[in-house]
Amino acid sequence: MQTSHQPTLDRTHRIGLSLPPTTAPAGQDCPDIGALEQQATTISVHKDAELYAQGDPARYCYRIVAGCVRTVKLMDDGRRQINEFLLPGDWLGVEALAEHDLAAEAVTAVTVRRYPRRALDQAAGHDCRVAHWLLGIASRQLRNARDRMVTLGRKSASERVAGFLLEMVDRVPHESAGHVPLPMSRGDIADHLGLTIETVCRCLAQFRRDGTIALGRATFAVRSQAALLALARATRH
Amino acid sequence: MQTSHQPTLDRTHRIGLSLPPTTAPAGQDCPDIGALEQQATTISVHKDAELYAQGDPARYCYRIVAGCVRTVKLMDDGRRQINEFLLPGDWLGVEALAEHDLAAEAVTAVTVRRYPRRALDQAAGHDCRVAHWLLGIASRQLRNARDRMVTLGRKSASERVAGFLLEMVDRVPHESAGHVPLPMSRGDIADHLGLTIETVCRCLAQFRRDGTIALGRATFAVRSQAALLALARATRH
DNA sequence: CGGTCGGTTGAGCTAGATCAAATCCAGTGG
DNA sequence: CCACTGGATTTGATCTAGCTCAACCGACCG
Repeated sequence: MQTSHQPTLDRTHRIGLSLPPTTAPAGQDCPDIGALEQQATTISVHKDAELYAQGDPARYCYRIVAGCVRTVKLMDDGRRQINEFLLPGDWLGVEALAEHDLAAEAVTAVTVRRYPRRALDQAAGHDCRVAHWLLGIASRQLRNARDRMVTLGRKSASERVAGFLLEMVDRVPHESAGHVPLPMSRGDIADHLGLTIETVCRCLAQFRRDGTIALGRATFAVRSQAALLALARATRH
Repeated sequence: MQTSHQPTLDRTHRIGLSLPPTTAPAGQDCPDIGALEQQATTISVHKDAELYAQGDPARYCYRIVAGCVRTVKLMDDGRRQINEFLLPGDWLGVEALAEHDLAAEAVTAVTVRRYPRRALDQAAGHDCRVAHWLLGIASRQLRNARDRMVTLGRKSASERVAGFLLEMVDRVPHESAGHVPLPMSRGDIADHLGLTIETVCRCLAQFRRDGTIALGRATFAVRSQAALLALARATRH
């Protein structure tokens, strides 16, 4: 991982949503967003730069405006687990305790809106709706984490990859012709799914040969939703 | 840190230990617990009985008083992932959305204190401290879940088992002579760690042969803390 | 005392890891 | 515009950690 760049502060105030529509299901807006916005800053981060490191004091939290962010845990010997990929509309670092227990890195060039956690805590302290909203974010993250634990603990490689593709279909706004962008590298996908790069490649290649998906370099398209759903066996109910 | 901690008998107020995060916020009770207690019921559950099922509407949440509870996700074909084991003092179901996304089952005979979630939601609605306390519980669960994802995605079988034993050492009050009870079956441990029963057995047997642990039928004792720590490689920082 | 149910141990088997070798672009410089 | 270069991706060949299948053991129980 390159430590090449510091996050570059960028004050350009983006007024309109010059963005693709946010399909991210991260939840409703913060009830008291108006007051918070005054203390927020818009920041641009280069590809592969770090928003924050494992163990950094959690002074800020972030909302992704554009681009893709990964949250990462490292073991001493370099083994890596990517907790999740965050997309426009998603919140990041809201649920942290005193320190961030994950690093956050830019998968692509990224624009985020940065909020002081102190302000958010204060808002939560006198407006229960804000506190409730925060709890909602944390609860959804927890639900996702639990689903991912089934994936990591009990699913086969092709189930993992198929499930991942379906998740991307739902989360990433499609390009024309049903093509879904896949901004992260094979290595990132592997470290997210608990596999190796080669296994991810082989699964994707297999799906392509079977006519289940079409595969571009950094995009894919679902050819047979049914086949993909069958590959990614769901948890009960 | 030695293995010869004095047995902590006050289970509901264990203070946070350095190693593994527990679900219960170490000593922090719900700020408004008094009012809630009036709406709570004490319930006994038989071994292997269900407190609630996957998909049940989340009408209640629980605090474990005695015994051990597992939270479980099932796949259609019967594969099982145990999310966590809950011990006295831990809260259960607090972070649920409308429905429980995990089943909860009694590992041993269990006594729980049951609270109506509606009452808790109301309390959270007019007392921000309660909302904040709930957020704390969810945040700690999230941190645990993330650590477990590294375990499931990237650790070897013996690392998983060694880490599990160390977690138990810190969470379960010791019996005399440093013996730690292991209330759950090998199958439960396997489904928690993403392994098979046989692999769990073999790892434990190996540790015993190496003199790292002593092994009873439903207990174990750490013989070499250092060896066990070395086996369970930690995540960085 | 026989039966059942966890747990343990042994003997292969295999999904996925590892090692190695193309191949494919994207970006660079001429 | 084109050749060149370096990293990412793909594919192939082999290896192995952990799974599966099967036998056995020992505690508990009616």
